[in-house]
Amino acid sequence: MGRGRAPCCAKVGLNRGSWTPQEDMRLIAYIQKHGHANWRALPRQAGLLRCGKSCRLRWINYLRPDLRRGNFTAEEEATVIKLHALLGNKWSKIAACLPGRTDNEIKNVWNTHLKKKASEQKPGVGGSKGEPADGDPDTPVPSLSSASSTCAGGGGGVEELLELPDIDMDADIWSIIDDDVARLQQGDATVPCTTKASPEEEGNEWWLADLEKELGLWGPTEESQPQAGPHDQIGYPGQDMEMVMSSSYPQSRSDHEASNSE
DNA sequence: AATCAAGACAACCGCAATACC
DNA sequence: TGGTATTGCGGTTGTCTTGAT
Repeated sequence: MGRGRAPCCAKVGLNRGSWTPQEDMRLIAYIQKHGHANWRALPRQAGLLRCGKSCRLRWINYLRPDLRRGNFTAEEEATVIKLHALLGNKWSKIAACLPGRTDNEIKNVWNTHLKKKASEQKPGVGGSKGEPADGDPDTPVPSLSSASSTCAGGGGGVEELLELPDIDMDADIWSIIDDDVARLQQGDATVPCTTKASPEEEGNEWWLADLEKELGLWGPTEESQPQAGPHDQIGYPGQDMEMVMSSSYPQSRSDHEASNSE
């Protein structure tokens, strides 16, 4: 158990820090088309200068189309507080009970304001680090009495959320990726996401070029993009994609929150 | 108008668990 | 059966935004 941890992010030559719209675009397009059977091989096959771990995190937490963005509703907050009292810092289990919310998001929300709110409501309970207040009579969890099994058990829960919904991507993107895969299969008989990645990395050059040209983001690498920050507005080909991307790149925090408030 | 502090969010790190060979 | 590769999870940190002074 737990042996042979992959070097992953320690690799040199990989991008780190915030994701650019181009990177997001590439990741979304690739996953929508080919899935994510192998996170480790995915970035190479998608032409991303990221480690698989980073790609997975980005997809799970921000790019998944079925994510809910915006402020937590009062009901969601109450659920988080209740579940945290029951489960402690089991963010993934709590997230399994909140469709469209991620463990990272819940964790952030908890650490920023729900912890305070919970401690205000129950001075003796909230705020304890990972200490579930199980058995606390003041913490009834009526519909979640067996949260871990009710919400995530039976093969449901998060797994259902991870199913890829249909997102209308611009056909050009698919053609680019299809073409890419075809070339890969011809070249080294490597099928993306289903086999071990081939060591040939130079094949990404034209892939990157094609996609970036197609997206109007032409540049040899992301480094050549002059600080294409998260707030840059880029024309995304599909409306649904635009929705996904805009949700990932709010123009400002207040705009983001205002646009999602209910 | 400029500066500072606090809050909020996104991303990274490292460990653990599981799957595969 | 043991070792390795990969994925998942939780904690932590870095950066940006906003509000106060």
